[in-house]
Amino acid sequence: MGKKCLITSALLYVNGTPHLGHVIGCLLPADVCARFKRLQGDEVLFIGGTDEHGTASEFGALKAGLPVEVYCEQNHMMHRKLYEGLNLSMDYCGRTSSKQNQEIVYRIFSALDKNGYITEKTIEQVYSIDDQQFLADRYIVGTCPYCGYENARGDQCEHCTKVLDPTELKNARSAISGSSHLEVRKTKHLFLDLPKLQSLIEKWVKTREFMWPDLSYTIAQKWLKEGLKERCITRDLKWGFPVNKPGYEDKVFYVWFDAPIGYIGITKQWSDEDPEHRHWEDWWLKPDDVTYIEFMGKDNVPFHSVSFPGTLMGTGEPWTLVSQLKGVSYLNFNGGKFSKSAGRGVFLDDALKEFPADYWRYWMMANMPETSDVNFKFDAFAGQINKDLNDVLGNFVNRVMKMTQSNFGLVVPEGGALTDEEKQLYATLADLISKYTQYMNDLEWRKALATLREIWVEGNNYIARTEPWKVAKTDKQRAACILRTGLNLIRIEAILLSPIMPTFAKEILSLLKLPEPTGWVNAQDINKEMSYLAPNTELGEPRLIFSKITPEMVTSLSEKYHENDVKE
RNA sequence: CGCGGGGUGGAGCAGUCUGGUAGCUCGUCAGGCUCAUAACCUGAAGGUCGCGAGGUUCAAAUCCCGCCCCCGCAACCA
Repeated sequence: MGKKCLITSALLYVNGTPHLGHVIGCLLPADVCARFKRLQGDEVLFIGGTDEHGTASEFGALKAGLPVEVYCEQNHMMHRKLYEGLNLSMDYCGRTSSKQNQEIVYRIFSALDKNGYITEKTIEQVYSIDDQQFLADRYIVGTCPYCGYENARGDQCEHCTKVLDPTELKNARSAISGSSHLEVRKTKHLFLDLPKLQSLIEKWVKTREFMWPDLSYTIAQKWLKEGLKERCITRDLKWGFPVNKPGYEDKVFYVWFDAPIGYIGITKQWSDEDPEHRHWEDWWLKPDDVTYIEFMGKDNVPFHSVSFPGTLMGTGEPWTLVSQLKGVSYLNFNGGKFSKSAGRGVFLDDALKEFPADYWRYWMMANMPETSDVNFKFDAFAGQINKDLNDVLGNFVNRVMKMTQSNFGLVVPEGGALTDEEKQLYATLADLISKYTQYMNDLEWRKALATLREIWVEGNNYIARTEPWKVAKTDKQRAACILRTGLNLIRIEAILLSPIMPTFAKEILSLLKLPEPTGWVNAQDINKEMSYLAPNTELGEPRLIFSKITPEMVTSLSEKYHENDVKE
């Protein structure tokens, strides 16, 4: 086994179906990275799961008429099923509400408290007498004092986008019961003393300057520059871990505190299932042995680059801190945000019904919002699937297979010596493969996928130059060499493709009667890689593995998902 | 004057840090080929790089200044 590589995908909030935006930002790139690192020979642990505590869950459960534990359990299973559908190779899909996470949260909190990074403050919060609970700002609704919108939320008016204080609302009422029987009460809470940790965090962030993409580093810098503020880590709620400090037994930890710790808690869930062979401490408390890569949307970057590392550093224990932090921008739908309630956008459950998971995986990796927000459109999606996968890659595989079959039968052709044509191809391939590998390592996906496509084009180019369909009529030996070269290139292409489209990669390999890949392609050893398939090796029956998306399908999908509705 | 990101041929992007003939994919047009999913290969047209007849420089998409437009964020909605 190679070096240890810990990979986490941001934990999605458990209520609600994930949409393509959630997938593109964290789940998918984390999976591609995990698959790639495994093929490179690293010992990978890919952790994901659902974030479950907080008012939103309580509220969701109430609406569903279920106890919150049951509601979360059901939704967690729904997430899990969708992740499987998307072919995510998570080593463990856990939950922030697990008892393991509770243990770790207590451990970290106690250490922070002992080290003097926890402070007490009294704050004012709105209490709903009928609901018998404090209300989070966004669960107080009323009339916006600025624009008169009647369903403005306590934190912000969705209509005029003005940021509000809940006490400003007219006709304020509880979003849970609708009761307007509210009052402001004083309540004591615990805060994480981030200002005290600031210099420690700053020093550490500086060490990440060249490891993080610009977007992540700039966002972290921005927060540090503005100066960190103390952050409340407790709430007056029931759904959460009770605070393990005398005087706070009736309060729970705030989601943002226990959510990132969830990565550790979930690793312990994984570890507890096979304690003899799995040791969570090896991943989280031996930082020198582990490279840790995180994936998330840009809104999550401040937590992962500043507050979570600060939390861990404040314990004084040697927790593993993030090495590479990939934050990406958003995927929009017709220029607007995905929104379940507005029925706008493609959600993962529907997406998987419309097309194979690998189509989505390919499109999203090739169009990763790395520099700015990206728009999803069905015609662009179809265009790329048709051109890249069908015409360029699929066609290359098919024409080589068919020509081999008709000229030599279903075996790797024997005979013919390499010419300058092959040597030139090898050199180009070695160059492109090492570029591709580098981009994958650097998490530069758009460039990686563009390079991958160049490799496919190079295959077609080689076939066009060498014209095996002509040569076969006059020089069987030469044709054998060309097609054998083509077949070996198919194998390489399938392996290079496998982190991105595992299912189709497997199918392509099955055409060559090869099993799933177990290792990466070594660009330095291109001669060996290109002669992997020995002459006379049996081949499978040629068949088309990709199919096109017709213009009619595009039209109907566009209508079905309201792609052209006027954006709000 | 809140903060951040973006504005490059019809569309989507790279190039900007480290100034030096503007590059890629799609689309369009022409040609080649006919093994292959009307697929593949080659070539061409098309931009002077948001604006300022602004500054620096022998030279600016790239550095500096001013302005405009789009997107996102503003500490519980990737």
